[in-house]
Amino acid sequence: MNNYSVKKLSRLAGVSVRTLHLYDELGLLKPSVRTEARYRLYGDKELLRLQQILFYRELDFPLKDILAILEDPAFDLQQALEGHRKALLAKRERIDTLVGTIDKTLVTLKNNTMLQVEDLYEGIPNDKMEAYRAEAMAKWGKDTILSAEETLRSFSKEEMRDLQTELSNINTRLTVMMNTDPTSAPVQECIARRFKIILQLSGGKIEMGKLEYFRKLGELYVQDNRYTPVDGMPSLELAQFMKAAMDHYIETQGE
Amino acid sequence: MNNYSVKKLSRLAGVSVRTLHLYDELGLLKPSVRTEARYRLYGDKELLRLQQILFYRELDFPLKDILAILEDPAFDLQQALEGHRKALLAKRERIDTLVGTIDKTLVTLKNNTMLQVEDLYEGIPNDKMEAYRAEAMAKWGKDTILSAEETLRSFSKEEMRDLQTELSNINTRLTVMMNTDPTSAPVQECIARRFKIILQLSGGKIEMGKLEYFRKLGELYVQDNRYTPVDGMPSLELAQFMKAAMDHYIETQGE
DNA sequence: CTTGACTCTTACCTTACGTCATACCCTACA
DNA sequence: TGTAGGGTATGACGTAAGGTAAGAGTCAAG
Repeated sequence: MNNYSVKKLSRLAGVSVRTLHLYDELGLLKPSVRTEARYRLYGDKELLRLQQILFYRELDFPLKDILAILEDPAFDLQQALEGHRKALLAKRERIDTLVGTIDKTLVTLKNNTMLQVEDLYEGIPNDKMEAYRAEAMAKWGKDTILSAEETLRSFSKEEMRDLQTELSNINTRLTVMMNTDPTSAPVQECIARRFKIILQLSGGKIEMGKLEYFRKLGELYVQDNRYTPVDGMPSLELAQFMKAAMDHYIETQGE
Repeated sequence: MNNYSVKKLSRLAGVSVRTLHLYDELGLLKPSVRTEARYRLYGDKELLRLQQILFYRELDFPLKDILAILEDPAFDLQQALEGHRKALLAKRERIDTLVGTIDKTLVTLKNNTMLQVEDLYEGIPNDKMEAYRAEAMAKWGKDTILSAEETLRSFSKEEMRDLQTELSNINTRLTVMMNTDPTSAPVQECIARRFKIILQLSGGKIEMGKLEYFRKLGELYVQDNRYTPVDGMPSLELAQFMKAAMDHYIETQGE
């Protein structure tokens, strides 16, 4: 019969000393002997029991249940395992749902980054840049665009990044609320903030009437097939939602 | 602007009052107003923010992170989501492993129930019963079997159930250790207990030499294809493991 | 003015340990 | 024999996200 100190046993089994203290306190694994100085000493039998404990712990059983399993020889292990299995499957399903939500959010986030880029003329590959620029000038007038670009250049990199990030966050929240009522208060709140940021970025110099500019932006989202890429399915849905929300915002602002 | 009391807001959002108290304390959601009597009053803005909080909570974000997301407009949400996604996938993989282990354990548990039944002549459907009985008599002698059956009848239902349950638990643990060394102390401990129980159940009256009986049992496991059913793949593996463990037990007991 | 519903703060409980703090124990080496 | 270094024991606090409860104050209706 071997004698293991707490440290030795902890190394053997790959657990911390604290864990052994705790298991002792819980009555899950008592040392076979206590020395005069109250040192814990474990024998082979305890090592075996510890292995059992660790197996069930691996399966994410709570320590209370493990105690019941090990203490009560009449414990229905099979039923416990089946119940535990069901719980694990439910957890997995929940995780799948969460990942799905995140994926959707990420896809639209990336698409929205495109939208921002469109708004801001930033980060577009050079070869595409000129095409966007020309298109924008045709849509909103040459002077409008030149003045907006001037404003953009006046921002520091940090200001730029902060504003873009906040815009991105707002878009994410809008994405999240995509299936709710576009006229609801939370959505409109986001739309308002978005409007403010975009105006700030364009230096308040959009001449065609600010709300009109915003409306055009909404139409653009829905009409332009650049916003419904093949691998970003939710985008069209989002664009329509955004337009609806922006339209309602413009209406209520006009009053 | 509406005014919501804690209770109203909690009903609206589907959270507990305690949760609102906590969020206030954490600075996650402060009431817009405190009345003279220190009652919390929330407005529509707070309702909106609560919705945001609950969205991220749904995604299993810790409250600290949620606070960071909502407070810091420069927070990199996309990166946070991607990191979170990775963590969720890791969790899912772990769950898959756990379910796999449980499945294997359950399958062999059920097979082992068959083995026990073979040992104990209990619970076998009547039509099969006679065949098993005749086979067993041919293998171990008529007198052995008759005397074993006599012993079994002398147990009360409760004793019977307890012994079977303990046997089942031992088999489960052996299953769990299937991929380890069959001569290791933990395994041999289980084998010894198993041996004792089987002897107890047969009333100690197996005449052919108790260890010899045990050895035959081991061979039977490996040879008989009843123990390797189609839907219980690990069974053959287990049978071989059991035989190896039992062989080693018999050897070391002989010394 | 009382009753009942509501609210406040404070504080302890939960899991499975990690991380000190303080003090005691043991052994090897000078 | 003294001491340095490592092992050990106990106790207590902290973690995440609230649940539960105690004791006291508040509000509106009858």
